[in-house]
Amino acid sequence: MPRKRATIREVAQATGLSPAAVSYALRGMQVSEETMERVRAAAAELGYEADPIARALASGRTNMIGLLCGSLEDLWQQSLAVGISRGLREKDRYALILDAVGDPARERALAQQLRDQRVDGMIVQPVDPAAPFWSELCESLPVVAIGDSLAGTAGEVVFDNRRGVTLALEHLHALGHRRIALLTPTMTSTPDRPADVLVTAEADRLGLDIVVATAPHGLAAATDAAHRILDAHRPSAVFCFADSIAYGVYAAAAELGLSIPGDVSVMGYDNHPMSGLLTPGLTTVDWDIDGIVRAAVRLMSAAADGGTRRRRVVQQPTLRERGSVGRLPGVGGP
Amino acid sequence: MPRKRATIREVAQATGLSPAAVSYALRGMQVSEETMERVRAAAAELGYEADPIARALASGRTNMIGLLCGSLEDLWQQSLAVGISRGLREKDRYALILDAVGDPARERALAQQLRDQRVDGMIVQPVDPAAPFWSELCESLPVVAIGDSLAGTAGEVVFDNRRGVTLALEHLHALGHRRIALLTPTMTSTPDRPADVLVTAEADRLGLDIVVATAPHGLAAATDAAHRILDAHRPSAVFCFADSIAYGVYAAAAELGLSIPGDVSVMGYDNHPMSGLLTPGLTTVDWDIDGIVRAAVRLMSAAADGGTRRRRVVQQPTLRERGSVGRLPGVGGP
DNA sequence: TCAAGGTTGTGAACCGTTTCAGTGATACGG
DNA sequence: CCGTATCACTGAAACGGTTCACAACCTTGA
Repeated sequence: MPRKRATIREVAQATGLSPAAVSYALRGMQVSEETMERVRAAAAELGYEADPIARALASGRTNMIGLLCGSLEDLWQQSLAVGISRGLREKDRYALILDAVGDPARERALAQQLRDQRVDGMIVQPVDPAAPFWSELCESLPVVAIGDSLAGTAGEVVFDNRRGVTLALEHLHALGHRRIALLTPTMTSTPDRPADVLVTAEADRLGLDIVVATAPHGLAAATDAAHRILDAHRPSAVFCFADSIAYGVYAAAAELGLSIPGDVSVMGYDNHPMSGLLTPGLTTVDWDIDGIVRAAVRLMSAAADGGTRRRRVVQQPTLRERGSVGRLPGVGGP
Repeated sequence: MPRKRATIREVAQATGLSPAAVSYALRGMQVSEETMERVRAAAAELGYEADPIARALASGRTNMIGLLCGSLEDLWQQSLAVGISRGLREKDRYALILDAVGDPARERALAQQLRDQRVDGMIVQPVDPAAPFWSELCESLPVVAIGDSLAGTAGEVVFDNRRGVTLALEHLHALGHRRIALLTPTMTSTPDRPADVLVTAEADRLGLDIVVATAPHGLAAATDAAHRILDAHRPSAVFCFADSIAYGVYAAAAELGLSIPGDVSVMGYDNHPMSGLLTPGLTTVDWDIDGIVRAAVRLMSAAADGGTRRRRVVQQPTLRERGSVGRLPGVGGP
């Protein structure tokens, strides 16, 4: 039977000190070297370990960071979450991982709940960056935003999506594609995602014909969506705004008997590790996931420790050419 | 500036009741219907929401469930973690997801830390099921084990690995494979994983020649390991004890210019959604991940709510044939 | 009419820390 | 030798709920 844990009072009793002194000693403040040693010894002896709950109540700090993901159906976001969780653990913090499943309403509710849980800070991939509650939230605790810019955040790891889109579209254009379908992740209620806007703008510049559709992240659902758009529009290329959606295009193409890149080219976005294993390999816009993880963890740690200087890290993409985008006949090649 | 939250005392004052009455009312105990309504109204009015930390300190319950994963490099385990986290959220609990990265020592430390965090229960995929600390742990809080049996757990979702291995090996055997490499996930310090034992036993029965090696879960690392074993032993088939390791075999085969299943067959284990997208599709032993998630969440909820009846759920696998296992020449076909 | 029993509600202790204001003691500068 | 800093430590008040023991009131049945 695991007996009751020792309390700070017992340690105080054992050392002949006050609980306050013990509390200070264990955190290395305001006490003599000798007392500290004595307290440490007694604590070890009694197997004392401060209760995180009581500590949280008294100090207002929990050592937890909320991680609010846009949609964990997305394998890339899964990797991100795992990486961040691991990074935080190395800094002796816990990640409370929550999934907004692409729904702004749920995002709002979960953010609320995380705040109620008294997390020391939040790392978010906003589903609806324009939502007004963010600015309030940022006032009550440090927030680090990933992907989208948020007013009042302590830190931001933003993607140069403009550049990413240009990279992708110019590549498609150079290989002769003109009729392109854009498949962006479904968001329950935010109509013009930056992706749509950026892509259509850039498409205009390049003289491309773009048809826009959305797809959920899950493989089965993405496959359905891809199936529909391939059927309806027969684009020469599909630009997926997440690799996990591109996977759905692969599946749909197989169902329809279309070859990639022979009948349809596929361009991804984010470069999940699995993308290199497909046949053909997925040509995609690569974002350095390790860099993002490191930046997010660093910014969050700094902010949670009080170093409130607002910082912004901009990630630059590169094009990772593999085999899924082909040259269209009728265009002079090398 | 977000003003301070309302406390239970303010609600008490507003309703003219004692804090105790309010506490009871909000949890629907021991008070008249009318009072309850009055309290609810006042709480809504003041925007009162009980502080989870204070509640945890007083009641000893945190609403958090620790989720201790074996290794989150494994995509399948990622899916599992995401699913469980979501399932718990639906029951108004939070999952604290931690990753033992296949290391028993770390597993022990993390389990300890989770207990210190006062989680209401733990769901674990034990890296080292034989470790003695499990039984102690099970005495101090409800534990649900996934995959391996653990002494004293409140619940278990175990896999009939014997059946899974038989399914895989008999399939390989039937198609003429005799010289088989087994690739199991690396565990830092537990030498004979059930997998090894089961597989060698079953292999003996079938008269198969098995060479055993381990591989880490990460794609790059798994690829290296696969590369080595393919190079050294030229098996006719590789049986990977996790799909994520099979992915490494695909990568290694590509590097070596070996075709699947022409030059080497690959058998997976767990059936991650991506496995169907590879070329050829990965033939694998399918475990119903949704069923596992549901069972784990159900058992944990029951245990955490006090229904301590020990329960054991056994999962049965099925063979998911795709294209990665081929018939060896010299064996009569259908 | 009275004892027994069932509802509602109350006061106060408690959960285990942190932190604030303050108390002696010691050191130091003048 | 005195006033003032500094140091090491203490007492008590938070922090914001839950829960236990008990009181007041209302029924009920004999």
